[in-house]
Amino acid sequence: MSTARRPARGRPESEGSERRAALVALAAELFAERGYRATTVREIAESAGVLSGSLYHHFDSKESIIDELLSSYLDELLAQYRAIVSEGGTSIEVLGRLVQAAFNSFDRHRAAITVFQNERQYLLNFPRFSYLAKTELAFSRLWSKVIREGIAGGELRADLDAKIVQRFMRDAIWVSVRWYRPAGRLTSGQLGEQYLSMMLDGMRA
Amino acid sequence: MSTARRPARGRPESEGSERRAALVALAAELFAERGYRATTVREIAESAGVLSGSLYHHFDSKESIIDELLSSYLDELLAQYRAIVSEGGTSIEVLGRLVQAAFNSFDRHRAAITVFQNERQYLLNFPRFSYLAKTELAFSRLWSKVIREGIAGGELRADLDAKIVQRFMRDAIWVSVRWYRPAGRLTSGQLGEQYLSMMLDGMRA
DNA sequence: GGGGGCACCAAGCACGCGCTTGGTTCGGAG
DNA sequence: CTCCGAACCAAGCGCGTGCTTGGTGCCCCC
Repeated sequence: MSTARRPARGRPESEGSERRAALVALAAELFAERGYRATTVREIAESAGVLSGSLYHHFDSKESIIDELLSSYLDELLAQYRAIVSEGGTSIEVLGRLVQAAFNSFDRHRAAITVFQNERQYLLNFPRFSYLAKTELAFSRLWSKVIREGIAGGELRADLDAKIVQRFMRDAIWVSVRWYRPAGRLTSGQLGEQYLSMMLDGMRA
Repeated sequence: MSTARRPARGRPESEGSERRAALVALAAELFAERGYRATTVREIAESAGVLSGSLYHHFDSKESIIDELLSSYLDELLAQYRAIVSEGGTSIEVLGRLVQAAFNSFDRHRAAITVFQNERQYLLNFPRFSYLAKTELAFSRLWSKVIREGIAGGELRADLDAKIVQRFMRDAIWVSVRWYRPAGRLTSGQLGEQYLSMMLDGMRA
């Protein structure tokens, strides 16, 4: 009894299967909403209409799910950043494009960004996730280089500390994913413009 | 055997006892480091040199510990904010004092702030912690009022959205607690100055 | 110098967790 | 028609968790 089945049984494809990607996306929403630790594999399975044991047909472990979520997102973003820098332009132009790229990623990757923000520190305890620190370092170096060039070239205020500026921008941008809603009053692009304007020109009249 | 005892057994005092406050502080460090969910009551007890059951002489539950940590901090900060607003001055002056008050709290309350940032969303699932949302609303209204007055009075740019500005400032300030270290290159006051300068006057030369 | 009560110990219970195991269903290739 | 393998089920194991219970050592006050 109760032999209700999923609509379609997919063809092979293995490894990078569609079903696998769909499961990662479902898990991402739950991780973002309740936190990684607070989300059980039973909940992930339930949201996919399956029993918990069935998840282990697709993934070794719960860790593998968040690993795939974070690493694929970070790889994509790093590639975008590198492309932007290699396009060239003034430091302020490059900085502007970096900011916009970050905000644009809000629409497609809101869950992944949220999970990264919230679970970063916890995951760094495990050797498996040490690559997170490496990727962060790459991000940080890329932004810092642009900022230092902007200061050296006279485009940015000379009395600013490049390291503080980089952290200031990084934090201000990424944390806004906590309250940004795609269906809200502002698109991610408009939000990026407002932020860029405040950061470059300040709030004073 | 093994009847090693703590140095001193305190006098009564109940409720707001010193021992209780010390335990909250120890737990706060662990919560900040590893996360609330990932910290076990056995770990809290161990860092205090007692067994886990002994904690229940001081607290009803693990929830009570984080509750006391957060509510006492938030109450104190809200009182400070209200005092600052009632002192008066131009909008920019008030805003500056608010920013500095926030950064000053980094030294004494780093753990509490970190825990609040990280566990806020999870805790809001429980009715017991609904007061967190109320306190946040009070903070948000207080800051927004100052910002709106600054815009209306011509001190701040007229083309800015007060709500976005308020979130921008809130996020940029609070998230910096993640990397701020009291023993670092900058005091919390110096950090506050840098941030205030960037937010008011921007980064452009 | 006896008693009250604070702070703690020692042991363990019930439960929910991540994960495992052996078996079942069913589309598609030969 | 057969058989393979992807996708899933049903059941449950072992472990770590928050918390409980009954009892003990020791300081302080009278």
